[in-house]
Amino acid sequence: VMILRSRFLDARRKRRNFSKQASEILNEYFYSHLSNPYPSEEAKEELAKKCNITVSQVNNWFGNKRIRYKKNIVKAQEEANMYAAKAAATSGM
Amino acid sequence: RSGYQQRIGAKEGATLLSHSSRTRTKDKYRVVYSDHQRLELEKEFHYSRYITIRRKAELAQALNLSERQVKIWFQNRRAKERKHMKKRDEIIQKEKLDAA
DNA sequence: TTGCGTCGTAAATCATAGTT
DNA sequence: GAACTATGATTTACGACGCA
Repeated sequence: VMILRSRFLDARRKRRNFSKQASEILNEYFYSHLSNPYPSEEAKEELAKKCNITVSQVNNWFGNKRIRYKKNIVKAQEEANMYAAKAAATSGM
Repeated sequence: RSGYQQRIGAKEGATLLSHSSRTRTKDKYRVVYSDHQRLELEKEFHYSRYITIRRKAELAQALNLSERQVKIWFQNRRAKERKHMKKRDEIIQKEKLDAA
């Protein structure tokens, strides 16, 4: 019944990437607040307005950005550690 | 109620990286519910947005979920509804472009 | 004190757009 | 155009705090 209703209405997931300009604004905010990349409700509303997207989309963007930024750092660090250990072992021989 | 005190003042990187100690006693960070579980929960929600103690126990039993999971599912479902409402009238207010 | 409510979020996952 | 990657949205599960 409503079984395919989710699959069909979930087509809200039709998305378009944000404009290059909007991404620029969001990234500028994110990287200039790296120590605490959690915009206040007011800041979110302002960003939404400037980017011409909804506040929910701003929330989604920051949520995704924070976790992906963190994942990249962790991944790069693990890779660095792996090669550092490998180099240490090699020079030790 | 904006921003968590615990994060304020954290050093760069530390903010994002420190929260790794999140408890999560579950084996998996989160499980994906089956279509059947979702459908039944959705049916119950359609009947009433707030589940009773009794129905919660019955549903949890029937769907093989804990009562906590059912409770949280309803909380999340209501949050989703509020989010959609907010988004809807945010878009309506955006039709203020009549000025332009 | 218990217990469920909301709010804001992390992390995983999903679905599709963009790239190679 | 199939495979792969990037990205926006949705789904579980909490921590923090509120209120009865």
